[in-house]
Amino acid sequence: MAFLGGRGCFDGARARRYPRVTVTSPPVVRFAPSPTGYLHVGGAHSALANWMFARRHGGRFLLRIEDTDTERNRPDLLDGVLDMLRWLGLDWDGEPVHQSDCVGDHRAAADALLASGDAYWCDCSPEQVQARAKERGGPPGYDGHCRDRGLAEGAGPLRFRVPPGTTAWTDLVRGEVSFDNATIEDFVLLRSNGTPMFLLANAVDDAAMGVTHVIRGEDHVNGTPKYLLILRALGRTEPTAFAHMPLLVNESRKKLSKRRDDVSVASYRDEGFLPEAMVNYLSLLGWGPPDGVEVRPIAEIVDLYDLADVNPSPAFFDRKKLLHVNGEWIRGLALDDFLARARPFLPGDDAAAALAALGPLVQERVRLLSEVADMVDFLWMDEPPVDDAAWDKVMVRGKAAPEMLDASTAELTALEGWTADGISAAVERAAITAGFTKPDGSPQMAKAPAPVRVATTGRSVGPPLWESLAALGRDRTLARLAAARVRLAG
RNA sequence: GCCCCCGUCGUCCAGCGGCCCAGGACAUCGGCCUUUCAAGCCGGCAACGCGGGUUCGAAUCCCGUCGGGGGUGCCA
Repeated sequence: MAFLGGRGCFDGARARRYPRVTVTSPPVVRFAPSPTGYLHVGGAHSALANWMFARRHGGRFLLRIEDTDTERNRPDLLDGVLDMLRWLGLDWDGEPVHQSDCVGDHRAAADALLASGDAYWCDCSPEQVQARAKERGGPPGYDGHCRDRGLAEGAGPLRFRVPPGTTAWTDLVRGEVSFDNATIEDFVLLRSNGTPMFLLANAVDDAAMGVTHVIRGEDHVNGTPKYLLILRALGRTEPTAFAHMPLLVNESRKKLSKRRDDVSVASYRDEGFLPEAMVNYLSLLGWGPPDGVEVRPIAEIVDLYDLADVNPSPAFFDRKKLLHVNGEWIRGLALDDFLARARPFLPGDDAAAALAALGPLVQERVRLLSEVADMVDFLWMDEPPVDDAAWDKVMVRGKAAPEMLDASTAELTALEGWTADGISAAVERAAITAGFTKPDGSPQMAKAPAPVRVATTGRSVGPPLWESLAALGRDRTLARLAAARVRLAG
């Protein structure tokens, strides 16, 4: 059978949780997305596992586009997926294989199975199958009705004749998994219209592509015995290794769903998550580095990551921790790199210049690139928005706001030069004038600058004030202090 | 219903028979630092689902039980 190729190369060795994964010849793995237009974080998780495995063992990471039954083979939808893989840095080897180009192989495999007696034609409609199951009272599913009827190709589907016995494999992350074949119904290989079903196409394509290790989500465990049965019936003798990764779940421990969860990798990118952080965090779901150092380059993780160490239980996709990891990565960026990456999240050159003026001070205060704009908007906007809560708290209910604004205006007007240090000293003097003093007469700087900050930036939090005002300039600083004073009086 | 998988702090991991009255990280709480906010540092709270075994000794092995999830399409 020409379409069956590839070589097996899984060897168990060294007791660990399960045999540590060793590879004796270059492995071939694949990620098989459907062209849905977006990459799901769960998909990214298993794509990453495949990619890391290939890179770690010097193998090949292939892509196969499962586009057989999808509405249309729309290139734009595929691009959405490929773009995200590129963004994450998961580069694949060779050109992606389109499953739709392989239907000939699928048919050939079906023919072979029919010829060997491992498949047979059926003429039961789904309704009939269902009706009989209901009547039987037992489990739903096909009952083998047409097994021995010797039907010729007709209006019905081609079914696989599941043999008696058990089907088992040693899963790289789960250990021994076995199924009693009696619990597996005679599943459909070819639809009534002659098109191949996922299971057949999947198994045949993997064999044709020489896939040695199938690494995918746990939701595929149940399909594995069928996959194995098909390949065995087709005479493939090379063993395929399997690794079923833990599912990514939401707060209610349910598989992440497009409907109710944020699952699109693109949406995380658009929020300002760094691809390095994304991939770093994803690697931490189901696995942990032996030395406990969680935030680190993916290259290091590739060297440390072993499928035998993957925890098989479902993992909660924790946005809070992702944010933390992202913050670490942002702070670790070189300044120029940080500015460049933040640029797309800023509205224009003025904003970019504003960010550049306070670069490092902003960099260590954001966890998302999308947060930078709000931190420097007071620098490039003529009239930055005033946070009502901040105004109310500091200006209205806070103490001595008018006095502080007046004193600051006087000190800053008289200030020689316009530097952060000078501004700092000026505001300290203003604090004393305005009555913000500690028992020992020193200025109470924890509170005093608040009115100045709200007046000039519109917010109660932000980058350090002295540097902010230095960047703002004397004229604009004084103008805003005056405007705030007017608003306060009014 | 049937099949399969899973079960250590709220969460993600460590733990592979004694080093564990369980360790790290995130979150959370408190403190320090401090011009706000972050960052950083210090400290606190917090878990082996339950029941039986095996063993001198079990979070670690076995059985059961309970709980959770996944799969049960002529979708992929």
